[in-house]
Amino acid sequence: MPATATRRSPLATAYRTHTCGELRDAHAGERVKLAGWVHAYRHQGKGLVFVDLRDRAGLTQVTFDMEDSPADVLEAGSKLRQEDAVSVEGIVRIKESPNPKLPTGKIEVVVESVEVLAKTAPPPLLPSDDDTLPSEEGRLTNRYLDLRRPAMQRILQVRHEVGAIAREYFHSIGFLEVETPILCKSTPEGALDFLVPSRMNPGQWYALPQSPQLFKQILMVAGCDRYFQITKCFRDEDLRADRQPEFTQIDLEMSFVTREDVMRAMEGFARKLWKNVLDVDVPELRRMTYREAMDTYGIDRPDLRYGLELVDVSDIARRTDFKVFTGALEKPRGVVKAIRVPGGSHVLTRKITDGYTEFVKTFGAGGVPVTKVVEGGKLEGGVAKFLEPLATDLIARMGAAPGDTILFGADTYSVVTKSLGELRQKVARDMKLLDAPSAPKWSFLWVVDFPMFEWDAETSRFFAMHHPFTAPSPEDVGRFMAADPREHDTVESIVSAGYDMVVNGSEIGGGSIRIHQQDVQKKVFHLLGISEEEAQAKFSFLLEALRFGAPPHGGIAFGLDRLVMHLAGVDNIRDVIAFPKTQTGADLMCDCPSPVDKAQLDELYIKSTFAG
RNA sequence: GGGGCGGUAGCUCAAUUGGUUAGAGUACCGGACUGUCGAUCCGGUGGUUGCGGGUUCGAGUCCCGUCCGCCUCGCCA
Repeated sequence: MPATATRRSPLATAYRTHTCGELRDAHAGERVKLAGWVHAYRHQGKGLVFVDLRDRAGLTQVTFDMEDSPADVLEAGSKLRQEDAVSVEGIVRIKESPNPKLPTGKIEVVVESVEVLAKTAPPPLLPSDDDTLPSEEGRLTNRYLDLRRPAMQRILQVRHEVGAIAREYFHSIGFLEVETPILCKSTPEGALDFLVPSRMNPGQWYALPQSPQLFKQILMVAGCDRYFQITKCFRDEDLRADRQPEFTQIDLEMSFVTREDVMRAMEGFARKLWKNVLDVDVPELRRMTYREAMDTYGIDRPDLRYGLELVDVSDIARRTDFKVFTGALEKPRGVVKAIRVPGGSHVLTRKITDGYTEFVKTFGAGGVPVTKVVEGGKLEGGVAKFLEPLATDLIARMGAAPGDTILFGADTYSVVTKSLGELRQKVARDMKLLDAPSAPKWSFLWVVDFPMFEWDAETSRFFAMHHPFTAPSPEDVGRFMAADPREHDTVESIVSAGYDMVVNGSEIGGGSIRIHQQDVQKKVFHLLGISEEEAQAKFSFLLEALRFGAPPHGGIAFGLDRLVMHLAGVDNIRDVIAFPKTQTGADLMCDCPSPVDKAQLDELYIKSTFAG
């Protein structure tokens, strides 16, 4: 082995001395071996062939030429095609004309020997072609080629780093990584379970965990003190761009803590993540109550990178003869709210605002009344004629200036909140508010003081907004213990000790302080209409555990997939998962789910009732 | 369960009002080229227009059904 001027690569193997991303001009003159895939090749005649060799780490140009490469090597080099796997050995040389686009662009490797490790079949997807990305279907079917793309390799790298940072950080502040079962008892969380039949217990079933919630609480009772795990969770619900049936949580729980302790630990984690991955400094997180978030942003996970706040104008609207407004205000919990879009009249054409009416219809609203603010404190266009006598008050309330557009929502509180909350985000995109150079890149906040219970009129009962083990906020414990389930408004006003971390309008983590006292837990079940028997049948093991000196405890779970989406700057959850499912829950590469032999079902005592 | 968009060469796309032999780029194959780096130039192979049915003299195009993918409402504490 010749002496080398530079440090041996940690990725060196029998097939390579370095990766394709690490050679620099300092390596000039060294004998090296590289292994990877042919990313691109350029023939310059019979005597000169350039090949860009790619591995996980990057690209390096390797050169076959008739003066420096043996004839048979040059011949072999000229036959290389995209995605062949090869290993080459040669001398690092400074390029005559450097390529500033590549970190390795100052050098090339002059090939003295080449080994074709594996010729490729015709690839259905070319990792070197980033401009014409194949369909989602093609990418998922040929995932091994899709993942070869440098963009995907980078995301895998980010995801790995998030996991590594999590382990390092939580270890450093005393967390124990503990594994919890994948074969579980079906628990009372809101989503549908994936079920697994038990061969040894005919007719009985395991469920895959929707989260390790109960186990981590039991670990606290068990004296674990601080538990942490990166773990898969399973929910059999319809998918979205940010939802998969199996997803990964960074899950943790802490003993002898208040809300503040958990939130401080988690902020530290977020800060470290953003610093280490993106070199972004995360400031101290502001807090917002659930009520404020819903009132002002129409959503429990507001994106604070732009304004467009919802403003209650019910009192002004009441003084109009506009039936849309007055009619809405006659409804129970009727309200009229407005969004001021600065400079909107230049961008939001009639066509666009007509589209808003269609848009809000999907959320149950009737439409979006619109007006524009013009010079002289006047309104023009849309519903202006109904508002003219009130223009001054409205403009003052909205802080509006000429050129602004005002969008209205008039209906019940929940419809206005939902529809304007969604519309606010759409308007921000249409106005390109996030593309402005002055726009903040990151918006972090905690949303706190969630209601513990929500009344569901259809089933005439309360639902736990978080889960039934969430403790009431310390300030509300008294009111909670005294609450009468028949007094809906009182029950709905009780605030929990829960907290959600929100980044750029996406919930990336949520948790709560849990109930550790039996009488409090019983009261929750009572309010939820869960009988003693039902509670015992569903989670007696947790209730049993809580009898034996349970410490005050609380925790949080971060959605790893969504974290990586933000850190990698992608808008689709499939891109941050190596082997994701389609919207119908299929894995196109494995071709599953798929039928199984009848014998396999017999062994499990299962008979399908599916007629198809 | 509902709404929307899409499926044409290995890949990405085009194809006028329903009308000639369904085209282009790229990949691949062959040729030219000694400094390229999105190489260039010349030539070539490559098609069950997702699938099934219908209307029509004639269907990639229109109609019905169906499958698949994506976005979304409901759903997902």
